[in-house]
Amino acid sequence: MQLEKTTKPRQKEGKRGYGDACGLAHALELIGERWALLVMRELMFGPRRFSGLKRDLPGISANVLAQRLAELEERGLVRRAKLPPPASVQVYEATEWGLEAAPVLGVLGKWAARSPLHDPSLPISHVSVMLSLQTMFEAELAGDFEATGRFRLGDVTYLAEVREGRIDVRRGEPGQCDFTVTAEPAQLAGVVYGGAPIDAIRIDGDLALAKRFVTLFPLPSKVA
Amino acid sequence: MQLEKTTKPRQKEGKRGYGDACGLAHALELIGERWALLVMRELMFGPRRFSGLKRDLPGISANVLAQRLAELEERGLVRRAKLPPPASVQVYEATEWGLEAAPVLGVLGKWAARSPLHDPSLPISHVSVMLSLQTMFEAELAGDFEATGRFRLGDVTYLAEVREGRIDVRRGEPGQCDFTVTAEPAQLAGVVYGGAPIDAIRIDGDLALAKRFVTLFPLPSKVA
DNA sequence: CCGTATCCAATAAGATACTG
DNA sequence: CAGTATCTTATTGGATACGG
Repeated sequence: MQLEKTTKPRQKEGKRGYGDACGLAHALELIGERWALLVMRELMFGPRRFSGLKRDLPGISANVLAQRLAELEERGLVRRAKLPPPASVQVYEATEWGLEAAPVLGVLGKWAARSPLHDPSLPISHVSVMLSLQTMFEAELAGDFEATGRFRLGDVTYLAEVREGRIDVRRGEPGQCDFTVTAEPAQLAGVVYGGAPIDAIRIDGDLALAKRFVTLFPLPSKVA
Repeated sequence: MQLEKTTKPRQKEGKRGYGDACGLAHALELIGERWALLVMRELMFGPRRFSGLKRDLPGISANVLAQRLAELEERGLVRRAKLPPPASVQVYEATEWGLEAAPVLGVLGKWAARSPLHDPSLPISHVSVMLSLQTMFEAELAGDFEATGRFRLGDVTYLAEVREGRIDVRRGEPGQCDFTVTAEPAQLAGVVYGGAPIDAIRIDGDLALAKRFVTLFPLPSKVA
């Protein structure tokens, strides 16, 4: 008799969902694919171009990035936009709801920080570092400390403002700031999280404030 | 000339990591594979057997479940244990660190609850429903309301205790309780989240407390 | 019954080349 | 630069079959 295995009926043709009403399962259908959350991470501080995303996501291939962006767009997490002239380039930006995924990134990252398998020597993007400042900031360590720092990481500038026990991190130039850090993302991470001496990064402005600033982001103890 | 494509050097042979020092990327390497977080979900209220996991994860195949459990075990999130005699069966349980992933599940689920694509008609496990109560509980709606409910979902019994603006959900029999709900997980979800009438589920004990109880878990508004 | 191991077909991911 | 096309490899799911 002939083999008919190729004609087997499949209950869910074409889709590979979890078939589970749990919100968690649905979340994984939205952003559970490989690279999806890292793409969202790169969009958290504002619109990005395709090539920038590709550069900062080490090892992603163009077709996978294009597919992820298309999926995230059709799910309502990402939107294509055109930057106003004279730039007029196409960019990808997170929608409102997409930006609401920020706590997800924070909780995941914070949880993983306790992992004994974590390798901090790998490359890291400027978005990752600045987002980690937002995530790992500890209000109790800050007390009533106040400072505004400017961070020149490669060709992107961020602004981090500590005030009233909160931190606000965003892209752009501050109107004024107490100090300016100029470094590669990995160097900054080394100083804040790796115990590297602060002169591993260039600091202009109020060095004392900067020294205090970098102590506000404690790493949790490793689990093993 | 001969094709030598199969001998291409691959920079990360055998592993498919993200090559990214970001904590988020590492989190995804730990629990980013398909099914991994859903397996963790099923372990959040205590040890489970292989067959129970397979039953409550709709559509997972035995080999994938076995592989996920093995990976989670070697990463320190899951541990094999043997239930004490007379049961003496092997179970899987979350480690301390694995249990610390609970907030991750909560944040993800809560975020996804705003999705317009969510289909609540799919099957749902008892763990999912009880975990969602923990997640979606709104302290402000509770005020100083106090109640202890027993939930018989299939062959598993849970206990949910609302007190001092907090909720505690766990497996087991309560010493005493105000009401007992007997239902399938989907029916309970329908009453709590779907606006189904409360008589869709069986309630013994204090009906008034139970009616109030099921109002403490508001769904966020859909995003589109 | 409790898993494990193995095979196979379908998909997703990765590498690379190429086009407007 | 911004993707698409194509091809290769890896992972997944489904169906058994197997050992305790």
